[in-house]
Amino acid sequence: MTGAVLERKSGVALWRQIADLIRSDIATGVAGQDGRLPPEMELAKRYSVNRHTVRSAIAALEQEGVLRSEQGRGTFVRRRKRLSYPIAKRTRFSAGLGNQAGSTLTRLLESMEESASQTVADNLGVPAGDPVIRLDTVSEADGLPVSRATSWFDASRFAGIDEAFGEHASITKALSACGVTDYVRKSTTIEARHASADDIRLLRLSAGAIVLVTRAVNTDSDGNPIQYAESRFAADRVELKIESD
Amino acid sequence: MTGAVLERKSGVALWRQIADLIRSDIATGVAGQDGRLPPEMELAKRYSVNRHTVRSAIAALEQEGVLRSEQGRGTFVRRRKRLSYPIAKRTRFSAGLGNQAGSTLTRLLESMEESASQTVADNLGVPAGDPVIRLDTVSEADGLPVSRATSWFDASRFAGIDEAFGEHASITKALSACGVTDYVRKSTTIEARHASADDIRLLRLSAGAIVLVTRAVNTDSDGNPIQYAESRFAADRVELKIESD
DNA sequence: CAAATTTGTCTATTGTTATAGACAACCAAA
DNA sequence: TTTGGTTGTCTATAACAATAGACAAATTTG
Repeated sequence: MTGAVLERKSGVALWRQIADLIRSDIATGVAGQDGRLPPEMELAKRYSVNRHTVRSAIAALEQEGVLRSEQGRGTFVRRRKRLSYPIAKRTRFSAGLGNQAGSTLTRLLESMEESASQTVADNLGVPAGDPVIRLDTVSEADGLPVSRATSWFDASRFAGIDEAFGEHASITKALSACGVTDYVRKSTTIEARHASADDIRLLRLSAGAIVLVTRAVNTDSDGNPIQYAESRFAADRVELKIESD
Repeated sequence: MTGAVLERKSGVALWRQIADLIRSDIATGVAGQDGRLPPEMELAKRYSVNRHTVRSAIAALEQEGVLRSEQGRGTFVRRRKRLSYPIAKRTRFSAGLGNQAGSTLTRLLESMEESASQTVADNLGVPAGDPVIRLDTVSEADGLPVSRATSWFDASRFAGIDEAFGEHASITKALSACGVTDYVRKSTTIEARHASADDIRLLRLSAGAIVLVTRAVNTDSDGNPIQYAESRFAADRVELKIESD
C-alpha cells in the first residue's frame, strides 16, 4: 500500500514483482476490498513505473485467474482470500478446509510400489530398500488445485491401499479400509521454496510462484508410523495454521 | 539434479532461477556434498544455458556468501545446511537453535509505543486503539540473520518491557522481568512470500528470496494473551519444525 | 449527447538478459 | 616444465524488459 520499493536489475522483472505484490495484497485483503483494482495509471504512479509495466503485471494475474480486466470499466478481482489449512494432531484435508470451500477433492495422479529411500525408510521405521507404496495426489478446493502430495506407506502392512484410494478418493477412508480407524500427526517440518516446473504444471501456478513444503509423519494410535508424506501447497492460495492442541 | 526445466520469459531471469536451484540443492544436500560445485561448463550443459548465464548465478550466490570461486581451482560451497526452527508450545529462539548453532543473538532494532491496530488488538485481547508496545528485533545464528520479528505487548501490563529487553537481549528474560515466569504458544499461522525490500536489507537476503512469515500468540499460564508476534524467517537458512507435544 | 474515465493497441527507444566465441590467468598434476 | 582443466575478462549480437507518447475503443457520468 505504501510506496513499496521494487528491486531493479535483481533478476526478477518489475512486472513480476508488481504482480506478486498485487496478488499478495488481494489475498491479505489490503487491496481489492471493493472488488476492483485502482486504475492502471494510479498503480503506475504508486509503484513509480510505466503504465505498460503495470499492464504486464495485470496480464499475468489475469492469466492466473486472479483478475479480470474490462475495457472502459476497470480491472476486477476474481478471487479473494487465502484458505487456511489447519495443522494439528488430527489433520485431514477435506475436514480442515470444509467450512472454507464449497467443494474439496483429492485426485490420484499415480501409484506405484518402489523400494524405500533412506528418508522414507527412516520416517516409516522400515529398513531402507524395503517395498513401499507411493501415492501421488493433487487436492483441489472449489476446482482450484491447493496442494500436491506424495505419500509413502509400508507395502507389507498396506497392500492394496492404492486401490482403496482409487475407490474412496480419500486417504482417511483408504486407511480405514486397511484397518486403520484412527491416526494422528506426529511431526511436521515446513519450508518454502520456488515452485518447480512440476509444481507449476500440477498446481496451475505461474513461474516464480512460491510453494510451502511440508513433510509429515502420521502414526496409528499405538504410535507406529503408517504414512510419510511430502506436500506442496500453493503459497498464494493457502496459509498453514498450527493449533496447539 | 535431473534435467531441471527452467522457465523462459517468466519474468524471472534464468541466472536467478539457476541461483535458486543451486542454493536449494546445497541446502538439501543434493549438491556440494564434497564441498565443491561442478565446473561452470558442466552446469551450463545441465541447465542448457550459456556458461555466462551460469556465471551470473554463481556471482549472485558468491555475493550472498553461499559460494566462493577461485580462479584455476573451482567453485566451493561456504554454507551448507538449513537450520531447523522448532515450533511447539514452548518456543524460544535461542533454546530451539542452541544445539545447531554456535552462537545466537537477538538484537533490538526499534521499540515504540503505538495504538493497537485491529489485528493486534484482536490477538492481544484489548480494545483497538489501546496503547501497545512494539518491539522490532532481528535474530542471528552464528552471525547470520535468521529471522526478524515485530512483537506487540499490552502497554498497560508490560510497561518498561522495551528497557528490559535492552538489558537482557531476550524476550523470555524481558517477560520474566515483567513478572511473567512462563508462557506458551497458543496458535501460529504460517505463510510464504517473496522478501520485501526491508526483509532483504535486514536479513541480508538477495532479491527474489523467500521468507516464511509466522504470526503467533503467546499466552501466560492462565491463558491470557501476552504477546502477538509477526516473524519473517529467511527460507534459505531455516525450516520450521512442528512437534505435536 | 458530450465529456471524462478507463482499458486496448501501436510505434519507437533504451537498458538488461542471454548467447556465442576467443583468449588470458591461474592451479594442479603428470 | 608442460599439459589439461578451471575461472576471469573481453567483444559482439539478439531477445526481452521498461520507458515514453499517442490515440482508439468501450463504459460511465453529467
